[in-house]
Amino acid sequence: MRSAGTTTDRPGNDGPFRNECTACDATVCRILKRDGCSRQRSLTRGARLDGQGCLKLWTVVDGVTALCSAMSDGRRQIVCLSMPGDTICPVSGSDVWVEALTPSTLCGSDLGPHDGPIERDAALSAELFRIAHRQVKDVSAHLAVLGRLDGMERVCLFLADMVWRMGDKTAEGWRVQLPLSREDIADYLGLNAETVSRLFGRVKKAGLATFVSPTEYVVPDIHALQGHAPMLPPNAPRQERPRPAAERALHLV
Amino acid sequence: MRSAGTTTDRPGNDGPFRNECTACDATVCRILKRDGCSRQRSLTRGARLDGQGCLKLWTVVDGVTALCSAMSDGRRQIVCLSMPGDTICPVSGSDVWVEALTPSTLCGSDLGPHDGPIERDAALSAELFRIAHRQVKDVSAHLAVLGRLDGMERVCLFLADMVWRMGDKTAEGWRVQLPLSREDIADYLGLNAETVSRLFGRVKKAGLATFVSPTEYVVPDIHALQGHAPMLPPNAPRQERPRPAAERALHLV
DNA sequence: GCTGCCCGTTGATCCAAATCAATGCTTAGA
DNA sequence: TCTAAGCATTGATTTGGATCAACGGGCAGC
Repeated sequence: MRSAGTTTDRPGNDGPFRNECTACDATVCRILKRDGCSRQRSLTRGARLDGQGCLKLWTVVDGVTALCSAMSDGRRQIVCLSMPGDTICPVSGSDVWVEALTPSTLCGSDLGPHDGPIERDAALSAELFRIAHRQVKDVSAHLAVLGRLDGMERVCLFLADMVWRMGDKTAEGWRVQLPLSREDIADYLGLNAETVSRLFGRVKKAGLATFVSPTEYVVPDIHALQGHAPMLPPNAPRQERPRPAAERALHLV
Repeated sequence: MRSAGTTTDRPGNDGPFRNECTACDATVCRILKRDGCSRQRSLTRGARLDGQGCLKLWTVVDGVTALCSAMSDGRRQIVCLSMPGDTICPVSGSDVWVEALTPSTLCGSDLGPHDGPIERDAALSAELFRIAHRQVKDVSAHLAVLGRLDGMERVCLFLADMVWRMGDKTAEGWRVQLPLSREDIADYLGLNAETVSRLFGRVKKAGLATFVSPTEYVVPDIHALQGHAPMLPPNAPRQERPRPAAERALHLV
């Protein structure tokens, strides 16, 4: 198992909720900063933030993090991946934590007591609802992947989704630098590391992607890759169909 | 495939949001009723409510419903099960719907436009956040089940969880009337119907439960059943550990 | 430079669950 | 009453992914 990593507050932080985060411009952070209750954290690879204490939301400023869950016998499952700009709504409990997959910086937001900002401030709680609702959507989609797709479908969907999230357009196609190890990918996709490696081999052999290195690949035809899964990658741009104005305004879709 | 079922508004309902639901006392419903925007629906087994239109929340008044998701080739995955009192926060889209697994009654809540109640009313949006956050928790736990547990573990966890949700205490143990077919259970657990049937046979042979009929079983020792899975059933009563008052007040755990 | 560790890959084998198929039970309807 | 449809069970067989094992490359630390 990988070594544990470290977590450090930014210099000058002498206690919780004292120093405000300046790098993050997430809506929830902007709202909370009016009350001075956001702070920044740096994590080395493998470091964890558990759900205990009062901090309940984390916004990724830099790096890639995972919301993880563990069984009593040590099996790990990655619930979702979060990238800069994403706000994570973790569930507290000793078997759930936020883990840095690369060196990361996060901005922690304290929701405060029940009769505090969350209940008084409609803009804040509306934003919290949007964040949680978005996460329901993402986790539900991933649940369907784990419940119903086979290995090849999972891997193709994953590689395509990473293209939409972090791909760079080049002359040969979309280029992606994978921020996860094979074991991380396996824990995300409900497979094991050897199987992921073998499936990447099949993807390569099928001409769906070329691997510049174990962690960098190029996708010549994103639609061919997507075509190997029976659903669209969650982060693929949807072709907008007309829908009610109320729905659009709520950002619920 | 099972026949489709029907959906009917209650007598006297001549349009959306006209007749108020009187049977439901969910918090979100009580809040919304101040604006007169809740209504009741009856569904026969198999009937669906899709995520289109303005209705965004459903509270189960009676029956058992499932939040379902489908692949382009017809594979189905049940994301979560909802029972009376549960409020579902579905994601709109043609590949996601709410389906009645038994004849059901639901109370639909319209969140209204962005500048409507949701943004003005802090109590409403705080309640919406609580509902969505609860659902993140439930779906995340189920995701870990699909990603990391084998068939026997999934089935034991499921049977134990049903005990906590709908079991009746009797002299011989906990008695449960299953509201789902083998196929429904399979679609919930990421298995197929034959495998579920075989695993129920193993549960029976191991003395963990006795089957009065295909849909009714008795669990003599709930802890023995739970012991076959590496995590607690999501609905098992947790032994409360002391935690910060703010956290307790927020109902986030 | 050497050594050891971590990581990724590949091979051999095993096993759990899917698939294909047949049968019986229950219930609804002609 | 007879028939047909849906559901659950059970058996035979296949297969996808896990497991166990070996090997090689890159890199940090001595």
